[in-house]
Amino acid sequence: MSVPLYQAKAEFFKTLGHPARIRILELLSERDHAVHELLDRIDIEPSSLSQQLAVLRRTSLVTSARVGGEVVYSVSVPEVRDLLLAARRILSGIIAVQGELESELSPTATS
Amino acid sequence: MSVPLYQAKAEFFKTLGHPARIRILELLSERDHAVHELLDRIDIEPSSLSQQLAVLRRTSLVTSARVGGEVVYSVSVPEVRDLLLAARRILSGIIAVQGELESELSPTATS
DNA sequence: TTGTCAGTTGCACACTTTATCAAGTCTTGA
DNA sequence: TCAAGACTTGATAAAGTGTGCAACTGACAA
Repeated sequence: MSVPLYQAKAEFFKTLGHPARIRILELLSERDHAVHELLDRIDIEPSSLSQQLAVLRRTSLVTSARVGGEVVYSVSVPEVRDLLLAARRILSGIIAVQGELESELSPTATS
Repeated sequence: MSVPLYQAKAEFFKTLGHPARIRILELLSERDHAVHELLDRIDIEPSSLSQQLAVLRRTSLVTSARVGGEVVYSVSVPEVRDLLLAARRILSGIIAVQGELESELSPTATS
Protein backbone atom coordinates (compact mmCIF):
# COMPACT_ATOMS: atom_id res chain seq x y z
CA MET A 1 0.00 0.00 0.00
CA SER A 2 1.31 3.45 -0.85
CA VAL A 3 -0.15 5.13 2.23
CA PRO A 4 0.95 3.60 5.53
CA LEU A 5 -1.93 2.21 7.51
CA TYR A 6 -1.42 4.46 10.49
CA GLN A 7 -1.69 7.45 8.22
CA ALA A 8 -4.90 6.17 6.69
CA LYS A 9 -6.22 5.66 10.20
CA ALA A 10 -5.36 9.20 11.15
CA GLU A 11 -7.17 10.48 8.05
CA PHE A 12 -10.13 8.39 8.97
CA PHE A 13 -10.34 9.71 12.52
CA LYS A 14 -9.86 13.22 11.23
CA THR A 15 -13.00 12.71 9.19
CA LEU A 16 -14.88 11.95 12.38
CA GLY A 17 -13.41 14.94 14.16
CA HIS A 18 -16.24 17.39 13.65
CA PRO A 19 -19.44 17.69 15.69
CA ALA A 20 -21.72 18.02 12.66
CA ARG A 21 -20.20 14.97 11.03
CA ILE A 22 -20.72 12.95 14.19
CA ARG A 23 -24.35 14.05 14.37
CA ILE A 24 -24.85 13.15 10.73
CA LEU A 25 -23.43 9.68 11.22
CA GLU A 26 -25.50 9.16 14.35
CA LEU A 27 -28.69 10.14 12.55
CA LEU A 28 -27.83 8.11 9.46
CA SER A 29 -26.99 5.06 11.51
CA GLU A 30 -30.60 5.12 12.74
CA ARG A 31 -32.04 5.35 9.25
CA ASP A 32 -31.49 7.05 5.89
CA HIS A 33 -32.21 10.77 5.82
CA ALA A 34 -32.78 13.35 3.12
CA VAL A 35 -30.63 16.45 3.44
CA HIS A 36 -33.52 18.65 4.55
CA GLU A 37 -34.36 16.15 7.28
CA LEU A 38 -30.80 16.36 8.57
CA LEU A 39 -31.14 20.10 8.37
CA ASP A 40 -34.17 19.95 10.67
CA ARG A 41 -32.23 18.00 13.27
CA ILE A 42 -28.84 19.71 13.12
CA ASP A 43 -28.34 23.36 13.81
CA ILE A 44 -26.19 24.35 10.85
CA GLU A 45 -26.36 26.31 7.58
CA PRO A 46 -27.36 24.34 4.50
CA SER A 47 -24.09 25.09 2.78
CA SER A 48 -22.14 23.97 5.79
CA LEU A 49 -24.10 20.75 6.02
CA SER A 50 -23.46 20.15 2.37
CA GLN A 51 -19.75 20.57 2.91
CA GLN A 52 -19.66 18.16 5.80
CA LEU A 53 -21.64 15.65 3.77
CA ALA A 54 -19.09 16.06 1.01
CA VAL A 55 -16.32 15.22 3.45
CA LEU A 56 -18.12 12.05 4.52
CA ARG A 57 -18.77 11.15 0.90
CA ARG A 58 -15.13 11.58 -0.02
CA THR A 59 -14.18 9.10 2.68
CA SER A 60 -16.81 6.68 1.42
CA LEU A 61 -18.49 6.67 4.81
CA VAL A 62 -21.82 7.69 3.31
CA THR A 63 -23.45 7.53 -0.09
CA SER A 64 -26.09 9.77 -1.59
CA ALA A 65 -28.87 9.12 -4.07
CA ARG A 66 -31.23 11.52 -5.71
CA VAL A 67 -34.85 10.49 -5.13
CA GLY A 68 -37.15 12.84 -6.98
CA GLY A 69 -36.76 16.28 -5.51
CA GLU A 70 -34.56 15.25 -2.59
CA VAL A 71 -31.16 13.73 -1.98
CA VAL A 72 -31.09 10.83 0.43
CA TYR A 73 -27.96 9.86 2.36
CA SER A 74 -27.11 6.50 3.88
CA VAL A 75 -24.12 5.15 5.81
CA SER A 76 -22.20 2.81 3.55
CA VAL A 77 -20.25 1.12 6.34
CA PRO A 78 -22.55 -0.26 9.02
CA GLU A 79 -19.63 -0.85 11.41
CA VAL A 80 -19.51 2.90 11.96
CA ARG A 81 -22.16 2.34 14.55
CA ASP A 82 -19.82 0.09 16.55
CA LEU A 83 -17.14 2.70 16.32
CA LEU A 84 -19.39 5.41 17.69
CA LEU A 85 -20.43 3.10 20.51
CA ALA A 86 -16.81 2.28 21.33
CA ALA A 87 -16.04 5.98 21.40
CA ARG A 88 -18.93 6.60 23.75
CA ARG A 89 -17.68 3.91 26.11
CA ILE A 90 -14.18 5.32 26.19
CA LEU A 91 -15.49 8.80 26.62
CA SER A 92 -17.73 7.83 29.51
CA GLY A 93 -14.74 6.20 31.14
CA ILE A 94 -12.65 9.31 30.78
CA ILE A 95 -15.41 11.60 31.97
CA ALA A 96 -16.03 9.40 34.98
CA VAL A 97 -12.35 9.51 35.91
CA GLN A 98 -12.28 13.26 35.52
CA GLY A 99 -15.32 13.48 37.76
CA GLU A 100 -13.52 11.50 40.44
CA LEU A 101 -10.50 13.75 40.26
CA GLU A 102 -12.70 16.79 40.61
CA SER A 103 -14.53 15.46 43.62
CA GLU A 104 -11.21 14.60 45.25
CA LEU A 105 -10.32 18.25 45.01
CA SER A 106 -13.70 19.49 46.19
CA PRO A 107 -14.63 19.88 49.88
CA THR A 108 -17.42 17.31 49.50
CA ALA A 109 -15.12 14.51 48.45
CA THR A 110 -16.94 11.21 48.69
CA SER A 111 -14.02 8.99 49.63
CA MET B 1 -23.30 18.07 30.95
CA SER B 2 -22.18 21.43 29.61
CA VAL B 3 -20.58 20.03 26.48
CA PRO B 4 -22.94 17.98 24.31
CA LEU B 5 -21.82 14.41 23.88
CA TYR B 6 -21.46 14.61 20.13
CA GLN B 7 -19.09 17.51 20.56
CA ALA B 8 -17.02 15.60 23.07
CA LYS B 9 -16.92 12.72 20.62
CA ALA B 10 -15.72 14.98 17.85
CA GLU B 11 -12.97 16.32 20.10
CA PHE B 12 -12.00 12.81 20.96
CA PHE B 13 -11.74 11.71 17.34
CA LYS B 14 -9.84 14.86 16.52
CA THR B 15 -7.29 13.78 19.07
CA LEU B 16 -6.80 10.57 17.13
CA GLY B 17 -6.51 12.41 13.84
CA HIS B 18 -2.75 12.58 13.56
CA PRO B 19 -0.42 9.85 12.30
CA ALA B 20 2.10 10.28 15.10
CA ARG B 21 -0.59 10.08 17.74
CA ILE B 22 -1.93 6.90 16.20
CA ARG B 23 1.55 5.38 16.18
CA ILE B 24 2.05 6.39 19.79
CA LEU B 25 -1.19 4.78 20.87
CA GLU B 26 -0.41 1.63 18.91
CA LEU B 27 2.99 1.32 20.54
CA LEU B 28 1.68 2.12 23.99
CA SER B 29 -1.14 -0.35 23.66
CA GLU B 30 1.53 -3.05 23.28
CA ARG B 31 3.42 -1.95 26.38
CA ASP B 32 4.57 1.15 28.23
CA HIS B 33 7.33 3.11 26.54
CA ALA B 34 9.79 5.78 27.60
CA VAL B 35 9.88 8.82 25.35
CA HIS B 36 13.26 7.94 23.88
CA GLU B 37 11.93 4.49 22.99
CA LEU B 38 9.03 6.05 21.13
CA LEU B 39 11.53 8.31 19.46
CA ASP B 40 13.42 5.27 18.19
CA ARG B 41 10.28 3.84 16.61
CA ILE B 42 8.63 6.96 15.23
CA ASP B 43 10.27 9.21 12.70
CA ILE B 44 9.67 12.59 14.27
CA GLU B 45 11.53 15.41 16.05
CA PRO B 46 11.72 15.13 19.82
CA SER B 47 9.92 18.40 20.33
CA SER B 48 7.19 17.33 17.98
CA LEU B 49 6.78 14.04 19.76
CA SER B 50 6.54 15.89 23.02
CA GLN B 51 3.79 18.06 21.61
CA GLN B 52 1.78 15.10 20.42
CA LEU B 53 2.23 13.41 23.77
CA ALA B 54 0.94 16.57 25.41
CA VAL B 55 -2.18 16.41 23.24
CA LEU B 56 -2.80 12.82 24.30
CA ARG B 57 -2.18 13.73 27.93
CA ARG B 58 -4.66 16.60 27.78
CA THR B 59 -7.34 14.20 26.57
CA SER B 60 -6.43 11.79 29.37
CA LEU B 61 -5.73 9.06 26.85
CA VAL B 62 -2.24 8.52 28.23
CA THR B 63 -0.45 9.21 31.47
CA SER B 64 3.20 9.85 32.12
CA ALA B 65 5.45 9.10 35.04
CA ARG B 66 9.03 10.09 35.65
CA VAL B 67 11.16 7.04 36.38
CA GLY B 68 14.66 8.14 37.17
CA GLY B 69 16.11 9.77 34.12
CA GLU B 70 13.29 8.90 31.79
CA VAL B 71 9.60 9.60 31.38
CA VAL B 72 7.42 6.57 30.82
CA TYR B 73 4.07 6.78 29.09
CA SER B 74 1.13 4.40 29.35
CA VAL B 75 -2.36 4.30 27.87
CA SER B 76 -4.83 5.12 30.60
CA VAL B 77 -7.84 3.73 28.75
CA PRO B 78 -7.30 0.13 27.65
CA GLU B 79 -10.37 0.23 25.38
CA VAL B 80 -8.37 2.37 23.00
CA ARG B 81 -7.06 -0.83 21.59
CA ASP B 82 -10.58 -1.94 20.63
CA LEU B 83 -11.15 1.39 18.99
CA LEU B 84 -8.04 1.10 16.87
CA LEU B 85 -9.06 -2.41 15.87
CA ALA B 86 -12.56 -1.24 14.95
CA ALA B 87 -11.04 1.51 12.86
CA ARG B 88 -8.81 -0.96 11.08
CA ARG B 89 -11.78 -3.15 10.25
CA ILE B 90 -13.79 -0.28 8.82
CA LEU B 91 -10.79 0.96 6.92
CA SER B 92 -10.11 -2.44 5.38
CA GLY B 93 -13.73 -2.57 4.33
CA ILE B 94 -13.52 0.81 2.67
CA ILE B 95 -10.23 0.05 0.99
CA ALA B 96 -11.58 -3.25 -0.30
CA VAL B 97 -14.62 -1.52 -1.77
CA GLN B 98 -12.45 1.11 -3.39
CA GLY B 99 -10.33 -1.66 -4.83
CA GLU B 100 -13.40 -3.24 -6.37
CA LEU B 101 -14.47 0.04 -7.89
CA GLU B 102 -11.05 0.50 -9.39
CA SER B 103 -10.97 -2.95 -10.93
CA GLU B 104 -14.41 -2.36 -12.39
CA LEU B 105 -12.95 0.57 -14.23
CA SER B 106 -9.80 -1.27 -15.28
CA PRO B 107 -9.59 -3.50 -18.37
CA THR B 108 -8.87 -6.54 -16.17
CA ALA B 109 -12.13 -6.37 -14.28
CA THR B 110 -12.74 -9.61 -12.42
CA SER B 111 -16.53 -9.67 -12.56
C1' DT C 1 -42.22 29.51 -18.41
C1' DT C 2 -41.70 30.84 -14.00
C1' DG C 3 -41.36 30.46 -9.11
C1' DT C 4 -39.88 27.70 -5.44
C1' DC C 5 -37.90 24.19 -2.71
C1' DA C 6 -33.73 21.20 -2.26
C1' DG C 7 -28.91 21.01 -2.53
C1' DT C 8 -24.27 22.12 -3.99
C1' DT C 9 -20.29 24.97 -5.13
C1' DG C 10 -17.05 28.96 -4.97
C1' DC C 11 -14.96 32.26 -2.14
C1' DA C 12 -12.91 35.12 1.29
C1' DC C 13 -11.94 35.61 6.04
C1' DA C 14 -10.95 33.83 10.59
C1' DC C 15 -9.11 30.26 13.21
C1' DT C 16 -6.47 26.03 14.35
C1' DT C 17 -2.88 22.78 13.82
C1' DT C 18 1.65 21.37 12.71
C1' DA C 19 6.72 21.49 12.09
C1' DT C 20 10.92 23.37 13.47
C1' DC C 21 14.31 25.87 16.03
C1' DA C 22 16.07 27.72 20.22
C1' DA C 23 16.09 27.73 25.02
C1' DG C 24 15.07 25.74 29.46
C1' DT C 25 14.32 21.96 33.32
C1' DC C 26 15.48 17.67 35.65
C1' DT C 27 18.48 13.72 36.68
C1' DT C 28 22.41 11.05 36.92
C1' DG C 29 27.24 10.06 36.70
C1' DA C 30 32.04 11.79 36.45
C1' DT D 1 29.88 21.22 40.43
C1' DC D 2 29.74 20.15 35.55
C1' DA D 3 28.47 17.83 31.44
C1' DA D 4 25.37 15.21 29.03
C1' DG D 5 21.20 12.75 28.13
C1' DA D 6 16.16 12.99 28.30
C1' DC D 7 12.32 15.81 27.77
C1' DT D 8 9.41 19.95 27.62
C1' DT D 9 8.17 24.61 26.43
C1' DG D 10 7.80 28.85 23.69
C1' DA D 11 7.66 31.20 19.47
C1' DT D 12 6.53 31.44 14.78
C1' DA D 13 5.82 30.61 9.90
C1' DA D 14 3.26 27.57 6.85
C1' DA D 15 -0.50 24.66 5.96
C1' DG D 16 -5.00 23.07 6.76
C1' DT D 17 -10.04 23.74 8.30
C1' DG D 18 -14.49 25.74 9.10
C1' DT D 19 -18.10 29.46 8.39
C1' DG D 20 -21.33 32.19 6.02
C1' DC D 21 -22.74 34.53 1.91
C1' DA D 22 -23.84 34.62 -2.82
C1' DA D 23 -24.50 32.31 -6.96
C1' DC D 24 -25.79 28.17 -9.43
C1' DT D 25 -28.15 23.55 -10.77
C1' DG D 26 -32.01 20.21 -10.73
C1' DA D 27 -36.92 18.83 -9.96
C1' DC D 28 -41.58 19.92 -9.79
C1' DA D 29 -45.91 22.34 -9.70
C1' DA D 30 -48.65 26.29 -11.08
